[in-house]
Amino acid sequence: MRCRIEGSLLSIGKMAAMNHTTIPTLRHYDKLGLLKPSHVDINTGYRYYDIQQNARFDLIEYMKELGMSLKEIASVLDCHDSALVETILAQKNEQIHRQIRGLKLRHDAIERAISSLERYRKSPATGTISLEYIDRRLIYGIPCPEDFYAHDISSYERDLLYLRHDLMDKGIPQIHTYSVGTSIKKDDYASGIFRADRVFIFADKALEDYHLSMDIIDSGMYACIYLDSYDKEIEGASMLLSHCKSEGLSICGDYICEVLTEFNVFDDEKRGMFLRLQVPVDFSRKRI
Amino acid sequence: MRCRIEGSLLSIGKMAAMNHTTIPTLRHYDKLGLLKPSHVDINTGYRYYDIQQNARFDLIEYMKELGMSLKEIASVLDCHDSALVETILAQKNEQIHRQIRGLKLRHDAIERAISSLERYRKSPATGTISLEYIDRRLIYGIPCPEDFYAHDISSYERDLLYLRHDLMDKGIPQIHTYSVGTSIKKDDYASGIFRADRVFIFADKALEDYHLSMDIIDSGMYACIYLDSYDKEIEGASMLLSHCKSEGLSICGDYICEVLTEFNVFDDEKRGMFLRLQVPVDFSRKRI
DNA sequence: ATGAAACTCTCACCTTGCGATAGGGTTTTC
DNA sequence: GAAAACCCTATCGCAAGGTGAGAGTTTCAT
Repeated sequence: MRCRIEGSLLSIGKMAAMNHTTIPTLRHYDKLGLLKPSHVDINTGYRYYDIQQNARFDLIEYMKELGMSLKEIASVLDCHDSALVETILAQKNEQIHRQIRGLKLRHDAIERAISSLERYRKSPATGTISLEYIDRRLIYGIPCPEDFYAHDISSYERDLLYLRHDLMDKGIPQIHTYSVGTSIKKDDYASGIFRADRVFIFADKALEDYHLSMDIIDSGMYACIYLDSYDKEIEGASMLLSHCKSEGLSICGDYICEVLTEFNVFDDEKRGMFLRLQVPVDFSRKRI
Repeated sequence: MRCRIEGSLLSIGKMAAMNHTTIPTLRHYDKLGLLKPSHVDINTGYRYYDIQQNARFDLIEYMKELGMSLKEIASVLDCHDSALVETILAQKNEQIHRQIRGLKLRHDAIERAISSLERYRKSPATGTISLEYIDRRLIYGIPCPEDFYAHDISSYERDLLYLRHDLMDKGIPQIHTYSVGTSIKKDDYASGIFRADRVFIFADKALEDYHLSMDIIDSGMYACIYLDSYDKEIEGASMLLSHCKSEGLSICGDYICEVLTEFNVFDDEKRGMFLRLQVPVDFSRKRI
C-alpha cells in the first residue's frame, strides 16, 4: 500500500464489480479518455478510482443506452455542450426509426422465405402436372431486352440484371427477396413459339410505396407443371402445352414461369430454381 | 489477353459493376470462399467470373438481406442443407423481434432524454421557489441502507448502487435511463431532521412487465425549489422548509428530491444534477 | 507498335467495443 | 514469508469490408 491519498479509492477490479462492468471495459474507457482514474500510481501504473466517478460511469452508460457511440460520448463530455447532446439525440431518433423500418422489412422477407421453403418441401415431384386455382397477383417487370430462350443462359442473366438495375434505380430495398417470373405471350405459347416476353417480380404491399406501374395477373384456373431446374424449362413448357391440347384445355392468357424458391443450396454454380410453369385455362361458366 | 477459355468471362470490376457491389467485396467473398471466381489466371492472379455466377451472388445478397452473417451463409452454402436455412431463419426471426423491442425501448428512452433536456432549458433559475401541481407518479425503490445526509457523498453513491444492483438482478434493461429520486419521511422533514428514507427511480409503463412492487406518489400541490447541484440539497431543503412555515403551508407528505436531469455535461468529476426538491402541501377543500 | 489510361494484384492497416490471452509485476491475506 | 489474488502493458481477434501503397496487366487510341 503505497499511495492512499483520500479515504476511499477503488482498485479497477472493485470499480468494475461495483458497476457491473469488466476490467477491460474500464481500461478501454481510460485509453479513450472517457473515464480516467482519479489517481494512477506512477510506479506501478495501477489505476485507482474515486467512488464519485461512478457518476461519470453512469453517464457514459446512460448515453450508451441511448445508442451513442463512445466517440460521440467523448465529444459530448469534452465539449460540455448540451446542445450537442440534443442534436445527437435527434439524429439517433431518426436512425432508430430507419432501423425499425428496416427490421420490419427484413422480418417480412424472412417470413416469405420460410413459407417459400415450406412450400418447396410440400411441393409435388418434378414433372408433376396439376390444375390449380391461383389467386390474383401483382407484378412489376420490364419487357425482355433479349429473348433468352433463343440464346444461352447468360442472356437470361442479363435480362434479370436489367430488371434489378431498374429496381435499384427506383430505390427499392431488398430486391433479392422478391421472387422472379418470366412470361410468354399467350398466342406465342399456344403456337409453340417460346419467345420471352417479360421478366418481372411478384410484388407485395411493401412495394406500393414506390409508385411502380404494376400489372395484374388475374386469378383463375391454371394448368401447372413443377420443375426443379431452369434447364428443363423448355421441355416442361412443351409438356404443359401438349397436356393442354390433349386434355382440350383452352389457353386463355400468358404463360408464366414462376420461381417458387431460389434457395439453391443444391447446385453450386448454376441458378438452381424450383419452378412452377403455368398457363391459365378457361373454365368460365357462361353467364346467362 | 492470355486466357480466354469460355465466351464471356467478366473481370472483377465488371462483375462488381454488374451486381452493384464493389471490388473489395468480391475479393472478400473470394477469400471467405463464398464466391470463388470461375477462373483465376495463374500468372497474374486476375479473377475472372462467369456470368452464371450472378446466381450465386444473388443468393448471397438474398441471405444477407435476411440478416444472415457471411459465416452463416458460408455454412449453408457448404452444407447444401435447406433444413439448416430454416433453422437459421427461425432464429433470425426471434432475433429481429428482440432487436425491435430493444429499439423501441431505446426510442422511448431518447424521447425521455430529449424532453428532460428541454425541461432543463426551460426550468427556472436555481433557488427559485414555486408551487406546482404534480401528477401522480409511480416509483420503485429501496430503503436507504445508509443515511447519506449524515455522511459524505460516497454513501449516496453506495445507496444508489444498491438500487442499481437490485434493478439489474431483476433483469431490467436500460436502468440508467430512469431518473432517480430520494425521499425523507414527512415527520422527519417537518421537524427539520434530514434523514434519508428511500432511494428510488421514477417508473413508467415499460417497467410494469417486471412485477415490481411499485409505490404511488399521489398527485397534488407541491412546494418546490430548483437547484443545479447536489451539494446544495440540504441548504435548499432548509429553505423550502422555512418557506413552507413562513407561508403557512401545511406539509402533508414525504419530501422528495427529484433528479430532473443527470446530463452532467458541466462538471466533470462529480454527479452534477438538476434537482427539484419538493414537498406536498395541503390545499384540499373540505368536502361537505 | 507503342504509350497512356484504366484496370488489377497483394499486403496491410482502419473502423467498434471490447474479450482473450501472454508474460510479468504488485498487493493482500493467511 | 509465501501463496493467492490482483494488476500492468501489449497484442490479437471479431464483421464486413474501406482505403490506401506499390507494383504489375490489360485495353484503347494513336
